[in-house]
Amino acid sequence: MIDPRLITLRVFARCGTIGATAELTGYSPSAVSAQLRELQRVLGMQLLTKDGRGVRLTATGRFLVAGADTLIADWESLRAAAMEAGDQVQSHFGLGGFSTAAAQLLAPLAATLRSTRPLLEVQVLEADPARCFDLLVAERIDLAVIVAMQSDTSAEDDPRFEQTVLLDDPLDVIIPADHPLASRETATLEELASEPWITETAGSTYHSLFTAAFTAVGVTPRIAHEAVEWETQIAFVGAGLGVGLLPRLAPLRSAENVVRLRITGKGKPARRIVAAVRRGSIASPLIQESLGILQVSANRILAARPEDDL
Amino acid sequence: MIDPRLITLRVFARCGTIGATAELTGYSPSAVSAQLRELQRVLGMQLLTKDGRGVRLTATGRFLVAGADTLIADWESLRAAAMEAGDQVQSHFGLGGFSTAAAQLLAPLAATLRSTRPLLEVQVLEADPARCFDLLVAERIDLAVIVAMQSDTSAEDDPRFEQTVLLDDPLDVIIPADHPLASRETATLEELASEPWITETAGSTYHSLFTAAFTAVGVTPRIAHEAVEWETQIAFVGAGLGVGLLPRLAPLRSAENVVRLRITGKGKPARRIVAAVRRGSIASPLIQESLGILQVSANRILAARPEDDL
DNA sequence: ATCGATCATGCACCTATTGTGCACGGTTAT
DNA sequence: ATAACCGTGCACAATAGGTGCATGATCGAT
Repeated sequence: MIDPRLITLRVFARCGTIGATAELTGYSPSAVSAQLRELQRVLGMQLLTKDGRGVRLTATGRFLVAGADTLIADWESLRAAAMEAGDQVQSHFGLGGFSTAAAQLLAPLAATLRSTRPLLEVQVLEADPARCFDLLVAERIDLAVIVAMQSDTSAEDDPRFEQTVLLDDPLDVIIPADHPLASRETATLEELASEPWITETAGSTYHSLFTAAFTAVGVTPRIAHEAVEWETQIAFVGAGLGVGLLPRLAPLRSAENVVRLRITGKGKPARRIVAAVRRGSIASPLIQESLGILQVSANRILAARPEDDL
Repeated sequence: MIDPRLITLRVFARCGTIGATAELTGYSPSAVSAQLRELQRVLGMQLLTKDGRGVRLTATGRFLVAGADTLIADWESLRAAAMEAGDQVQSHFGLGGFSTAAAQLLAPLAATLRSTRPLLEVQVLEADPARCFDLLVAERIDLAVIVAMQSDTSAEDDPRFEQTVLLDDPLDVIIPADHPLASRETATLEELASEPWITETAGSTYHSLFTAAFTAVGVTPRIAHEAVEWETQIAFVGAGLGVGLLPRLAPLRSAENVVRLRITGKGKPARRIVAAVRRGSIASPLIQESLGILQVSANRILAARPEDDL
């Protein structure tokens, strides 16, 4: 309902370049360029300035984008309230999430929605958390399941989003099957402090989780290897190169010569899995129903855990 | 920036029929119909229901329209603030007003704007007050100069508009040149109570002003004739058919065998001339400048009056 | 009861907005 | 210097969105 060109401007404000905006919105770069030019024409404002080989928002542009946050939230809110008031159905619903969330939470959600609302066209997009926020802003998706950095509260009160916690997913340690501790069921981080660690590549979402876990207990682990995919990480561990952290929700095929131990002790690292929606849209019946379904899935996962591990 | 189809829906909410909406917005009836159908499809809501040979808003529709008021006001406000912050220029500016206002207030305004902002395309539309509000809602005009019913406060705090008083235009009495009081300069309503009166046709904006003036002093005049145009009314008076009320701003050609007397005494009827804009837009520099110019014109008019008459 | 008036809507057609793909010019990093 | 990158302009294509007229449905008046 808000002019799509304003949405485009908003996306541009997030990623800074026309090309990235195009990629994110699904337009071509020329289209984005033309849209922004047209937007400036109809508003009679100069929103962009040349800046080196790129373009940059003017003060007016930044002002407009800042104000657009509340405007869009108001619209979402109105739309949600109207949907609720009128018991209406919407036709398209976009979901986003990272791999394990997509598998364990979004898939059942999509399946349930597909059966309860047959004429709703559900679309799931796998994307990492940061990109999920971008996709929400770009209105490509309506709900995202992401992992929140427990340490990083910057995104928590972003005026553009509303977030609800689904569950805390504890991190397990995975060690080679021939490791001395392999017969145990639990271990503490201190016990493992001297092991060579295999982490996600620095800068990734999970790397900061890793460091946060160890700073919490006051030890500094030795990082031996870095992997990008969990599969790779697991393979490294299986090959005896070291140990690693793996979220409980991440599947571990038994054939992989690796065992998984729960972590006990005072430093119990976990990743917080939250659902995020555009601010204002949370009252929408479809969102509400989806959050309910997600919560059910989350509770089922929690119920299946050992008691000492919640 | 708000989807034009939502604007159209809003206009429809005001006038109730597709045809009237079309006339007001400048679209064809089919276009309005198609727009509203498309709007319902995109939102996944049913907004209209068949009602006899026409259509009517559903509860959802009314809800949406009600919420749209604040949404649109927010946008206007944001736009205005951005314009102000960035010292930007807009390209089009629509003005509306009724005949005497158009002549005495809007014409100088348009002329001034045309010289101070050469590349601003100013458009003036003559329309009666009620229609001016419709045109504001339909976004055909951005500023209207209208007469407010002093009695009728319903429109004053409409969430869709913001109004500022420009001046009070006193009503004079016009009498035939051969009338006993014709040599006087002033008269009271009581003195004229027994005269045959010539008014605007019942239901018009000015008719209610007429009745309000006399109920204020507690007499009930005899209405002898009704006219639609002031010219007609003046002609009637000139022909000796009775007396009438004429706003000070309405011109009176001397050749017309009619004299104009100021009204004194406790019941001094006047029409209040106000400028109205869409809520939120009042901070816009262009609106601000326009209001300033209008106020100057209004003050000049006030300054030219006898002192006892302000 | 009939007829005409009024209203909304569907259809054929047309326009113009808005998208894509590609080439180009300017700017920065190697 | 050269290569990589970024944004923009242009020719062209798709499509959203417009008009005008015919149609069907409903209501009021004769």
